[in-house]
Amino acid sequence: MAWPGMEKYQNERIIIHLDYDCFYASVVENERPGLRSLPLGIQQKNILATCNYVARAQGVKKLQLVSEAKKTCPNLVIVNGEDLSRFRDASKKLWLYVREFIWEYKVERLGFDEVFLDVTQMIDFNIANLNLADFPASVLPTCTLASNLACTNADDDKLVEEAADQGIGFFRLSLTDPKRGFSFSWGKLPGHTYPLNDALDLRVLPESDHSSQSLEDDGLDCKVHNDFHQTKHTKHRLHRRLFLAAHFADFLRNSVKETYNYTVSAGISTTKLTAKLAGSVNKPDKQTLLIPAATQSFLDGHEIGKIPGVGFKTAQVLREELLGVVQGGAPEGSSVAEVAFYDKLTHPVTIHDIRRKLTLDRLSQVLDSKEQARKLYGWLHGVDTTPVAQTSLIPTQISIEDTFRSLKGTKQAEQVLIQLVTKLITRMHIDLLSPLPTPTTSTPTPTTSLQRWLACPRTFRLSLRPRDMTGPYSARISKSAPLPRYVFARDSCAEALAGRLVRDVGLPLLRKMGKVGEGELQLVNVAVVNMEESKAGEAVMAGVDIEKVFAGKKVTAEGSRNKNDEDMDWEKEVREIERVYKMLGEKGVEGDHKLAEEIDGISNEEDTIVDGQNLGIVGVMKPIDNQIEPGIGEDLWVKADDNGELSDMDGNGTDIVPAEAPTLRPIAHLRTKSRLDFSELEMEDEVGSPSARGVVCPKCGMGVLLFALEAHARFHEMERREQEK
DNA sequence: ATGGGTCCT
DNA sequence: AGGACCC
Repeated sequence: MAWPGMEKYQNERIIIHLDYDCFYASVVENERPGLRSLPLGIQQKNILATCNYVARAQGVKKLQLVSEAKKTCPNLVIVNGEDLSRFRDASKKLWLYVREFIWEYKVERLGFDEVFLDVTQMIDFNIANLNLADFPASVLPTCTLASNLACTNADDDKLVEEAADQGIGFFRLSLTDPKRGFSFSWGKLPGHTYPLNDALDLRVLPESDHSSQSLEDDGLDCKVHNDFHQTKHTKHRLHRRLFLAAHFADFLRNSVKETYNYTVSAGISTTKLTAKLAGSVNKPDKQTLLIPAATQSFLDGHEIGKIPGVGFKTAQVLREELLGVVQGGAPEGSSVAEVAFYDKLTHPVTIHDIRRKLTLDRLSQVLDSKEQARKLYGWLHGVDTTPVAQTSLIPTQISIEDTFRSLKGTKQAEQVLIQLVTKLITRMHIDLLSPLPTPTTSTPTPTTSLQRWLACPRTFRLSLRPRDMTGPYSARISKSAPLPRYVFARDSCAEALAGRLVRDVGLPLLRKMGKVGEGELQLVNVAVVNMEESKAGEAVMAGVDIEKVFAGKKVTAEGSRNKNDEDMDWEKEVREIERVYKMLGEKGVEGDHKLAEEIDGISNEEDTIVDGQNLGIVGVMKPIDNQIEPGIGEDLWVKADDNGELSDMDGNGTDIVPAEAPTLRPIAHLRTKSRLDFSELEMEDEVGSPSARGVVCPKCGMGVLLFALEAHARFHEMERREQEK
């Protein structure tokens, strides 16, 4: 073997790839089973993101223009799928379900509809534990392939052979509980194989196609598949393991189908690469086991860009390296992307072509890094050591975006930002808060129990795509800023927090992007990134009761003291902010006015308003140079004591809170009223400093920030209707 | 294209 | 901050 440990990766891992069939369509069908028998398309803007198989049978394609799809299939049922919430929820539900079966949670999510499973340990445990006593009396295997896979003549295969003769096997799902598992038939290999079962005789499988070049010193050995099968023993052992894996995949697919009503396609092989490619051979609701000896010829038939990891750019570079710069049929003046598209159609290049004609050295020259070349060279030969990563319960980013024909002007952008950020905050609650304790009859849950933040994103990011930017992928411009802490106030409404975040961070970032920010926009994306996992997050990951962590019980062995302390500080901080918010909220607008009066030197009721309950409490500040009292229309920061009494920060009315620390304090936000009267306030330029834009409602005299005008109007409308009754 | 995601540089 | 990749 060419490198230490390669044999292990090549020969010992067993990987299953699952792919939920036309996932978005299936989610909608499960919500509305009546749609199952109808042609169904999921629309995002002008295109169909996907469609069900009924629609495909009528000629509808994925990513087709809606207008075209309607032409080919006039009775197509179309459901809008621009909001991904339901798909994300379903995806997470299925992932968590599958995850529980897999030892060490070796389950990696790819997008919403795919998972990789490393089932090596589960398979090897079951191979080692096949026990004659577990099996009932005999049914002889009837399937040639299965008996080939299952039975061998190798010395230590006696147990397996005998077990196989019994016909029924039991696959254990638990290391400790021998009763947990499922039965399977030794006589039948579930699903499909590549190559086809009928054509398959493992004893006379052709040798892999060797390339003529020397591979001895490459660090790789393309003969690995053959070398591996040199001995009958190892060959049959691998086949038996894959055979078991096929049964396990079948079990998982059936379980998902029975439990949640989703059909799943699966690939079974020894690497992520081959498992995934194998899975797409037979779809939907089917599975495919790639027979190891056929790996090279299987790969050889694929176009180069079909390798996961070889994207648009790399594929084009390789195509050009092989064929020279071609312009197969692309019209004059086509973009690079268009040329690539035509090249792909007119000059398909397969793995076989690349493998035969490009050496590792050549690849190294043409690709970005030696590492990339090495990886690709491995992939061409079926070598893929990429481990299955455990996907964390906590996402590394949360982002929301929307696209437009053309979006112009700061006003429009602000509206869009508020919409997007409102959704973003809602998603933070769904994805980053601990699940509510499940109420049980035995242990009644305390009403005081609060959801905890499992992770805290430190950064807010705004990304834009200007109208006439080109490029196949991103073509985005982005700017980031620290995410203020007040967005973690759990009982404030998302809309209120969104208004603040847009005002304090979103709009300043937009302005910071200069001309792009003010020009025509095609896409606006907001995201929170830089997740910092909390103690609670780790506990949840480890399956520990998080209340114990915070009760000070010892959970982890060592080295976690600092982290724990930081978490407690973080918890305290957020709770302080929430306490003040709630206090002011409970007292309502009237109370707010009264509270305002209590503050020395500010104003009377006429002059001062407080951002009250419906709008939440503003969590930003504006320091005023050497000014003791806030000016008209300015912000003042106050603190609350344990009784809910407000005072300015140092108790003598002279305190100016430093700009760096505002969100760390228990604060309320007051703003003098006079200048607000139907006139807009000026906006500040610096990120993080407030820019208030609001009007005073003529009905109730309350200060209303622009973003909340609509909601405020609805509030009065509701009041009016109540009175009419 | 759409509305998301990942990791690397 | 952007780029490449994935669905």
